[in-house]
Amino acid sequence: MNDTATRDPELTRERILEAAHGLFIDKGFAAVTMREIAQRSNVTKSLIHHHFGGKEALWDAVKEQAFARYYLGQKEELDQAEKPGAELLMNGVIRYFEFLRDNPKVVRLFTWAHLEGDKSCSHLDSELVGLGAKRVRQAQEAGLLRADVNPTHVVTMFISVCTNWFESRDHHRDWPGMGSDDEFLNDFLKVFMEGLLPRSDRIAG
Amino acid sequence: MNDTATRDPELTRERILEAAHGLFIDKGFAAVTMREIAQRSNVTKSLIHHHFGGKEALWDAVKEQAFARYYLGQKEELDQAEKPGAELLMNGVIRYFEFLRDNPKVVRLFTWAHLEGDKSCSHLDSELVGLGAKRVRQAQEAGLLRADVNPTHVVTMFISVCTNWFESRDHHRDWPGMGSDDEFLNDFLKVFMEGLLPRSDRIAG
DNA sequence: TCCCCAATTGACCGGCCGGCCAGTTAAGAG
DNA sequence: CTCTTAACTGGCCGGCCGGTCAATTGGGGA
Repeated sequence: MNDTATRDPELTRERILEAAHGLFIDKGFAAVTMREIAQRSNVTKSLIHHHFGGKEALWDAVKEQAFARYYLGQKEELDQAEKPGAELLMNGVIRYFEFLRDNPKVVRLFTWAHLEGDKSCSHLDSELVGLGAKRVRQAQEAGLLRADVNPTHVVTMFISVCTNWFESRDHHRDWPGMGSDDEFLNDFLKVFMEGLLPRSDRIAG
Repeated sequence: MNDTATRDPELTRERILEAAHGLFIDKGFAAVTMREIAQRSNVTKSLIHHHFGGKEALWDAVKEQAFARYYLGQKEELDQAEKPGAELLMNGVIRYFEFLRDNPKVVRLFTWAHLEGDKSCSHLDSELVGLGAKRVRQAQEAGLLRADVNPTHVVTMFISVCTNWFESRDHHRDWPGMGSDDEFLNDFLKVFMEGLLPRSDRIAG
């Protein structure tokens, strides 16, 4: 079954995970069979059981790996400490939007996980959102953003818009008058950022 | 199998549709079995095939019915002609948010349909979004909303936020600092509506 | 009244599902 | 070199899947 002459359990696990990842994200957990995963990863069905234990355990492993990668990437993004403010928030939104645009699979993974009530990633997400909200709060305290809105809500808003844009992309692509990714992001930033400015800036601007 | 002594094919179809609706929305198409649907609707499996033809056809019937109801409800909402403006838009957002809050199933249905690439509802949605965008454009032309954003994008933004809020509700409910439905909606409206005001109003406000 | 046709039933089918197990093979430690 | 251990294989199993079909039932029109 293996192409390579030598045994490489690490590589085998990797190949299984990759095949399972692709199939689960395309068709959802229930619609994928172990036989498909075995065939795509050039491995025996029994070997998948040997390495991962079962279908559910494999799905958990796939999610765990994907969530971990997502978490590390976003954490790195957030840890680039700049002085908080409107510009930082805007750049954060842009980077998040572009991250989802370049990693469409992660959106589908989260969506599947939400639909089936998975909570295994909640604590990781909590931490990221907490970090983002902290930045917003700092900007509010510095008078750079309006202070009468909940920072967590602000983060949730932009995550929602970015996520839903790519989640429903195929669906609303042909809505009448719909623009490109960049055009939509631009319009969103116009509305969102100006809606977040503090009163004084709005009067001055 | 039937509780009632008399035969009533209309009621039977209805019961099957209702049972299938609930199960498909909870677990997704692939994870539901015809036997489950038969059991929940107190009907023989064969009878489902008799009335609907097969599992896929039943799923299509479920989606069609749900989409039609959604479309009719939203159309009615939109056809209540008021003079367009910021207040109309705000009320529209509030009503849409409350509609999703009171009909959480429809959110899941759309999400499942999107994930499996269903396009059967696109044209209905197109029409609704078109109507909403038209209202926004009228408000822009009347100088009541800023004119430098795409009306379709504006509609997409608030649909995205409302949809994603209920879609991921269980997931982000325990994010640190997250408020209630109403608190989130309030904050969103603050940011969204003020971000949409035309320049003159912002200076004046 | 009876008779036709749709509604409804239960038994049945081939096929595929996830999982298991006994056996084989190779790598690496002693 | 050998022996232990884990990687890996192929075949098999019970069970459930969606779907079919012949038979039965009951309601409404002629």
